[in-house]
This record gives sequence, C-alpha cells and structure tokens, in this order.
Amino acid sequence: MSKEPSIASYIESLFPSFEPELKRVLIENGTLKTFDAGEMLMQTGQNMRSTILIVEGLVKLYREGDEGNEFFMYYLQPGNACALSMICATRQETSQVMAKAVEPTKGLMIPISLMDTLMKEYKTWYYFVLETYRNRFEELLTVIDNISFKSMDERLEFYLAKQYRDLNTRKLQITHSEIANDLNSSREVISRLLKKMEQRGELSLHRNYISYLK
Amino acid sequence: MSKEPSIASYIESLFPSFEPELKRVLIENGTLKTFDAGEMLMQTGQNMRSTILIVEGLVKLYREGDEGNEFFMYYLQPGNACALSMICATRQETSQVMAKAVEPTKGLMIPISLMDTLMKEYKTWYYFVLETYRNRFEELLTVIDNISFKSMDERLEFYLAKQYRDLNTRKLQITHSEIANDLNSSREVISRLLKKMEQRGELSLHRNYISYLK
DNA sequence: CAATGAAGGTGACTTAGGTCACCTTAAAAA
DNA sequence: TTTTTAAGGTGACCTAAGTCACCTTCATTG
Repeated sequence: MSKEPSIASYIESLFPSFEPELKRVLIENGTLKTFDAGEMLMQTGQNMRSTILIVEGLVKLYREGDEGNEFFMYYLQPGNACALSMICATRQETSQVMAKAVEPTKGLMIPISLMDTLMKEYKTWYYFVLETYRNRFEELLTVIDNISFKSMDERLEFYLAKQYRDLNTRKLQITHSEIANDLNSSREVISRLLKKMEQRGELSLHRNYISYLK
Repeated sequence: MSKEPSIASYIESLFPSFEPELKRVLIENGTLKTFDAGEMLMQTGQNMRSTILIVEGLVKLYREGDEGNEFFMYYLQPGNACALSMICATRQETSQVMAKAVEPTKGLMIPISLMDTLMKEYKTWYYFVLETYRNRFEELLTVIDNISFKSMDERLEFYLAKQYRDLNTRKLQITHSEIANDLNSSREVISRLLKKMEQRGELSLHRNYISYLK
C-alpha cells in the first residue's frame, strides 16, 4: 500500500506561516477528503459544514446562470482556502457558487465549529482568512472589469494568459467549446478569435490543445 | 449652535449587536469625519489608514475603467462598513475601487492599528466583519450575474428596483445619462429602454426624475 | 477496417446595443 | 425677457457577437 502524505506534512509545506499551536489544532481536528476529477466540492444551495483547505489538485469556481450556463471565476490551488466555504460555514448559510475538482483533489476539512476559536486564538489564522477574502474579492473585481469594460477578444487573451499562469504550462489542454463555456460565449466566436490570434503569432492551434506563445 | 449626535448614540442605534465593551472601545478610539456630497472617501490607489463605519448619509461604490468610465457596484448606508477599507486597512494596501459620498455623509473612522485587537477580543466585531464581507461578496456575485447573463433591459429593471429599494423612494431623482454611466451603457440606449418600460406601464418619465411604479 | 462521435472550420444571417447627428423642451442664468 | 445649458427624443447607421446550417478532420471503438 502506497503511503500518502500526512496532514502534518501538508500543513508544514503549504501553510508554513501558521503558528505551531494552530498547526497542532488543525492536525488534530482536520480530516482529509478526496475528490475525483469532475466531482463537486460545493453546489448552489448546499449547506456548508466545514471549511476547506486545498492540499492537492485543482478546483474550479464558477457561477451558474439560470439556463445552466456556467461562468468561470477562478481556480483554487494547494495552499488556498475556499473563501466561500469560510463565510458560509461561519454563517451556516448556503452558497450560490459551484466548486468543481478539475483534477483529483484533496482537501483538509475543518469543522465549522472550530472557526470561532481559531479566529480568536490564532492571529496567523485570522490573517490567513482576511488574506483569502481580499484575494478573492480582488479576483471578482477583475472579473467585473473584464466583462464590463472589455470586448471578447481582450477577454479571451486575458483568459488564456490566466490559464497559462495558473496551470503553469504553455500547452493548454482545453477545447474551444470549454473556453466558450467559461466566458459565456459560443464556440464559433471563440474559434474565430483564436484563429486571429494565431495569425498574429500569439499562439498555435492544435486538436485538443493550444500552444500559448506569449 | 445645533447639537449633533454623539459617537455613543450613533453606535447605540446603528450597531446595537456590538457587545458593551466593544462599544466602549469604539467610542474611545473612533473619530467622526464629515464628507460633502460628491467627496471621495476612497480612491483608486489610495492607502487606507482607517476602517470606516458609515453613520449618516449614503456612499456609492464603483469600479473605474481605463477610460474613466464608471461602473456602479453598490451603496453603503448607515450601519454598513466599507469592506474594502477593512481589508486594505488590515493589509495596508491600496484599493482599486472608488467610494463617493452621494449625500452629505458621516463616517466613524477606526484606526487600523485597532483592527487586530478588535478581531481577537470581540466576537461581535469579528462576526460583523465576516458579515460585511459576505454581503459585499454576494453583491459582487449578483453584479457578475447581471452583466454576464442578462441583457440591458433586464439589467435596467434590476437597477431601478435596486435604486427604489436602497433609496427607499418611488421618485428616483436620476438622469438618463447617470443611469447609462452606472451601467456602462449610453444615454440613447437607456432612454429608449426606459420609454419601452413606460409604455408597459412600469414607470412614468419626467424631466430629472422617474416615478417607479412596480 | 468501417463507423461513430467529438473537435473544429466557415459562410450567411440576425440582433442588441453602441454611435452620430440633430432636434425639442424645460429650467436657470443673465 | 432673452439666452444659455442640460435633459431628453429620434432616425440612420454600424459593429461585435450570437445563431444556424453544414462541412471536414481526427481519434476511438466495436
């Protein structure tokens, strides 16, 4: 049987800034949960019972429209926490956002009952929570900027640049219709814009992947 | 000389849920600041030195695009705190959002140096902060929903309904070009859509104001 | 190997919404 | 009272982007 990393080692490597006492509490009270690729960590209307710290994999956060259309917001990576699970957990409320594992993902689940104590007792935790909020808030603001002030081609460029940054690869394994979905556009439009970008030498198109060159 | 309400009375009436000790600390350390209509409370790139609790007036939060175009996000009213001033204050960072007083406004300024203690010592403060984040986060999500999934006429309806709710009057004192600005559209488009709504009996148009009938 | 399905390409068409030019009307200033 | 200015109305036009229909090209699977 292959040995998987312990909670302690995850915390040590991903959350080094946490004070020792806080680490101890998280190790004692957290449980690891595995999600398959494609599995939902959080669904519109679902009630949260824990806060999630991502320790492995990749999670995609998106908003769902009335007709089932999706709208990509941002990714969560190891070392990130789900801001929404924190807020909702604290207030015991439901969320209006979907979180889906895009790779096999592991999350450290922290029971909501612990939130009060953590906030009060551990300064590094409280900073971590505020930091998380701030970052996600800023991401949402960027999203708003893009959809309200930018045209589709600019949004597409931004999207690809973000994929390149977040996934850390020039070979973007994504189809045109997935992009269209994420941007709430349509495949044909995306294909046409991508071709223009290719002509400008910004990328090269292949079946099932895009080589991002900028 | 007319007597203005004391900090204590503001806190008592607007933040009744705060624990007595917290109220005392805020009264001792907060200072009232007055802003004229039109004055900025916060500007893109400005460094925050205090967190602001609104105690009188009305504040409009908006995002600014590259070409100076504005984009309305939400209002702050007495009893609200500026979520952004809290985050930025804590992290000593700059904000990318504009906050402008639309009416003469008074804010209770809480020095950032106090934030740590408040968070740690007073549960009601920490709840208040989380609540503030959550609400603003939700507002941003609604904004995203609107601009990405809805067409202009739906957005206009939503906008007017929100004005009616937030400002608590059926007589909306606003010009067509102001609306166009807030929605990042153009006056002609808004005028045409408003006329259609009038024909449907949802409102009646006048010079400088709109009677909202729904 | 043939067949099926997913990915992608392309032309023709539609439409919401932005832009331009110019007009009228009401209110405030002079 | 006249003048000026801001608010609003309107037709003509343009364009980005969504939609439809149909095609080609791979890759997988029976």
